[in-house]
Amino acid sequence: MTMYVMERDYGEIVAARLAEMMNVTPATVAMTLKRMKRDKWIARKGRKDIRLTETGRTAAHSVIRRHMLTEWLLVRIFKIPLFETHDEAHGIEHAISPNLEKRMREILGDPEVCPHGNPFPGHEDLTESWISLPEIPAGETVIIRRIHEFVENHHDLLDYLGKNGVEPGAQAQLIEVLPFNQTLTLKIADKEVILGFSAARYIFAER
Amino acid sequence: MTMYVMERDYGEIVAARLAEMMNVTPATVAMTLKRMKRDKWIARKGRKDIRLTETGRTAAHSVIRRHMLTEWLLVRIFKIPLFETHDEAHGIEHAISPNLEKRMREILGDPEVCPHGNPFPGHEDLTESWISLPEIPAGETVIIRRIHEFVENHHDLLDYLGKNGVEPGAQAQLIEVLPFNQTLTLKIADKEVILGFSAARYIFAER
DNA sequence: AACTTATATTAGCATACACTAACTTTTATA
DNA sequence: TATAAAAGTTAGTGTATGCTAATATAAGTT
Repeated sequence: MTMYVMERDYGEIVAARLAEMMNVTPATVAMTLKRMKRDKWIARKGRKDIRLTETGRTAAHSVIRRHMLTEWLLVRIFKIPLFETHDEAHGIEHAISPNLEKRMREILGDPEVCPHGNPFPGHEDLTESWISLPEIPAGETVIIRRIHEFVENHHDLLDYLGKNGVEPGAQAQLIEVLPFNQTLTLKIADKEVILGFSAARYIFAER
Repeated sequence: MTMYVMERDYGEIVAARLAEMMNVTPATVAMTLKRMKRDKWIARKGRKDIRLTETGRTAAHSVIRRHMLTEWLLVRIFKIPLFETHDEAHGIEHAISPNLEKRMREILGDPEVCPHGNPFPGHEDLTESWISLPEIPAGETVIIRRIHEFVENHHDLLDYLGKNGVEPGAQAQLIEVLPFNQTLTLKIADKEVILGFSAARYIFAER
């Protein structure tokens, strides 16, 4: 799953990044990649150029769909706070059968983005027009649309975003953008929030 | 979980039974029990007398509650057929946080028995008056109340029960009870079903 | 009591998945 | 280009789970 997102939005898969994101050592990643290659989930030419095989990509899509459907389940049925759903869904997604996935899609209304606004595999086009916050000129009023997968692992940040109302659907005004300081200021529901670029880069809005 | 049910309804825990029910070899069970003892989930005097510790029992209760809540989720929200829920719930139950469990209980109405009629830990009294089918005299009309955990692993049997409407809530008339043949005949919704005692023993009804 | 069957354990092996430590190979930069 | 930094690999360990095969211990039956 991490590999899929990485390939989608990064263009390439870098083992060292995987290690960081998954909180394991590079050695562990190396061994795991070896197994994955053996089992034909990935292919690679040299030591770089890791690519998902068709099989691997299909499997990744499947896991991601289940993850996102589970997030919707948690948000819609169980009213779990948006920024807790990622972690809660993490374990559940692997235990969902194809049959159950189908039922979930039916009951949850066949969504095309997850509750954080990330696209279901095959619906990437929906999110293309959304712009990452640092690229938006100061003064504009926008609607937050997406909190990228890359930040879903950063618990502190998610907390901060949650407490300050930075979530899909929120209307936000860009008060200030300070590239030299790598920060920007948003106003959401009359409250001002300061975001560093490193985080803001992964938050997208619609103008 | 299997150990909990076994202790509850069998009185003792026999490693060989565990091995059968969980489809692993006795050797695997022995090693696992050794680890569980080391980690204080169970205690045992000699090679027999396996008992759950308080810690172990608490953990078992927790897993069982999550399993049953998940079954209700599948039945109520996703309309998964009753006899498929056990398997589907199997993996999911282990990925549910205490917090989510609480929400599930709230949303699903704090049930006291699972969809198959087995009691939540602490509510065993509810099921005490229900009688296993072979003990009911021929001629009586009863309401099916419970399909015991012990049969939830037997896929063929569950299928058979499902196809013939043998499920909690169904009204059934005992047409015939043949102890010498170890079979009995039920009439449910004008259809007759023959059950062997080995299965019927684990189906309970209210007179 | 002797024999058989059921139960339980040990030993030896394999795989997945983690880690640390010690390299090697790239890549980037002074 | 030489050196430093980043990325990747290998080797050696350890634990959880599985397995088979051999053995030991109980329990039941003749």
